[in-house]
Amino acid sequence: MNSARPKLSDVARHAGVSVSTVSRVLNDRGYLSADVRARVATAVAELGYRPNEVARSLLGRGSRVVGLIVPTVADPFFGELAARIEGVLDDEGYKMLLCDSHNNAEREAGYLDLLIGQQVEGIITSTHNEGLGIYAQAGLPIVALDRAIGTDVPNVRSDNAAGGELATRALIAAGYERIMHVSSSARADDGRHTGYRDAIEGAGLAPHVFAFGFASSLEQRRTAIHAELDRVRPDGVFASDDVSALMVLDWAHARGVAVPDELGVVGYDGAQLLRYIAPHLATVRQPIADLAAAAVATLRERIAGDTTADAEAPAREIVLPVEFFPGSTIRGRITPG
Amino acid sequence: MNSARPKLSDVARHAGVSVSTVSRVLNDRGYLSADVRARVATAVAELGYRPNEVARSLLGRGSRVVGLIVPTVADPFFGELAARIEGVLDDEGYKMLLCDSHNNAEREAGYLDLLIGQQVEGIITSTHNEGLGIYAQAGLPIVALDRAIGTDVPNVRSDNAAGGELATRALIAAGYERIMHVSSSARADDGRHTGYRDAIEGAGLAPHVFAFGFASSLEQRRTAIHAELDRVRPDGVFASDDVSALMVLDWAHARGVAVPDELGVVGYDGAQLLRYIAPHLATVRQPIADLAAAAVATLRERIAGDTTADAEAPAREIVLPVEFFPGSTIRGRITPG
DNA sequence: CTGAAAGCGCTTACAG
DNA sequence: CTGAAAGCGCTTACAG
Repeated sequence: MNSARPKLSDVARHAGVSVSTVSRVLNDRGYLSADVRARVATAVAELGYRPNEVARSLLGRGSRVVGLIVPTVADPFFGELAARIEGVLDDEGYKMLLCDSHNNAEREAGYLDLLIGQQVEGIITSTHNEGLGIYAQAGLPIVALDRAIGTDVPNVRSDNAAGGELATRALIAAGYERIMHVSSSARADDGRHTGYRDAIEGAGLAPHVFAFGFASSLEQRRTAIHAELDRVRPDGVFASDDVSALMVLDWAHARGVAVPDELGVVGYDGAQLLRYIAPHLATVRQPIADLAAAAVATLRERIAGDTTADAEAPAREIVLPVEFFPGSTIRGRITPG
Repeated sequence: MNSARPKLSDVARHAGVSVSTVSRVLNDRGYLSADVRARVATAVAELGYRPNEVARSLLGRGSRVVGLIVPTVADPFFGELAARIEGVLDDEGYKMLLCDSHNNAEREAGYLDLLIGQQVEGIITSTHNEGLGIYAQAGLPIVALDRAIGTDVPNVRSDNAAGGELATRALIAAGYERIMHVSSSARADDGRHTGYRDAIEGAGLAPHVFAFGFASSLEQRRTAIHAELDRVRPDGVFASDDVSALMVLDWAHARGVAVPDELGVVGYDGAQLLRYIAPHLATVRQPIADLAAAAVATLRERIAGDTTADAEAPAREIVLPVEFFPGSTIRGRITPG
């Protein structure tokens, strides 16, 4: 029940040495007599002393904190991504400040400010609010994850174009013909979108893209998707994420549309959790662990390179391969490729 | 491309005033001439200055950071919980340092150390590693979430006992008789467990609890649950979380067991995401937003009370009511209660 | 209304 | 091998 947390000077007094000596013992710097080492160790233990990392980081050793901005952690993909990134960072002695932007550009800008104020050493952002030039002026190592946010920011993502094509081709090969793309992104240059379009047009079919928009709540999203399905009545759907794909399945169930006979569905993401919760869903699996590792590695490069001229190097793009998982929401035994 | 981040003294020089004055302008303290105010504002803008919050917090104003420890953020319940807590904290001007213990006691102890070193003002922990006396000695405001971790730590949770009873009673009322409880917790005093047992014994049925253990991976968990189901062949299952409940449904599907005719299944948690992803699942819904709000409110009380004698007050327990959602994984149209 | 000085908890040369 | 002093970026009394 010691009211105030003990500080370095308390330990010094307790051990009968100077603060410099305690600091040196704690950091194992220079030559220390075994006696002093022991006395300090005892004092630290008796007082329950823990160094103030905040004060330490003021001395220029770096805060060892990294910020992560995601659109929402309560999504299987981003949840797993956040967990993985946190794991990799922890292995390397970094902490992670998690920011959930709720897909709100204003919140996101606020978080950026906050992270800078907190002296994070770098930021990994997986936001989808486009055109956030704010990142460019942050003067901080940044890595974009999942989607590109600008030409001067290194980008780590899965091969969205290949994934979109893989998913759409699988639907085509299974004989579906009125294949719709349900997407969170309205951008025509979105990789999953272009992959879909290429495959559809390559097969001489007519593309139909429905973008529900990122900012919507789950409820709004379901309502929008169901309404569009009622209107369009496709026989195949490629959704840009698994949650949306499952909403499509829910629609089919509610309308009595048989899956996969009357409707084929393919999602995207392939988070671990869904493999257990919805093992039947055909999907394009992103290599989430690899994405996390690559994002952290890229960020650390940037952090290390910050002092060198290399910081001006052109933004890198790291594109990781995806894998198609057939599931049972499309007909037949498709081996794409 | 200014290499170093500008500091207070840079702003002062640029504006032609002292650092004290800049600080006063930034914090809006004392009387400032309009002229000085303007000059400082200009300098701040031109230099792109952002205060170093870390240095600020060294001055005893509090770090305004709170730590959250969860067993895994890649679970719908904890993901949503983390997102909600982050939202509430953000509204109150707090940041959140997220720690994913991966259900590992060692990692958890490491995180506790880390959070203390980072000068967090308090910790919300939703870990399930029992007997972590380490929290008692942290000398920091702590709030336990979801499950109790000790008598001297305030605890916020849903009414697990009532929830367990509600779920089990619903299964009994629907006519199931060999009802098993699948649980992550091996503790006999676990609320969901006791609720189950009370209901089962009240109906003159035989209880059977299968605890798969918290630390297991999703894969191990599914394997364990499936094996136990193969062995026991129950006609009803109350699972202590929705993910496990969905694994039970997956087993039924794989074995050709008809749900809800031959097997009734009820889960627990009721995260938003699952309402959309698995809308058919009968479950006990926790008030996740309320849990988050209560946890933050309790923590803030503790933080505020730290300077008063009130810090010694007995640990509070806040138990929030749950709600049964019937779904279609149990027979009939049950209205429990 | 504004500035000089001390100090937050620590580390790092620099002397001894 | 150990200690005294300066300093990290900021704020806060205290003078003027």
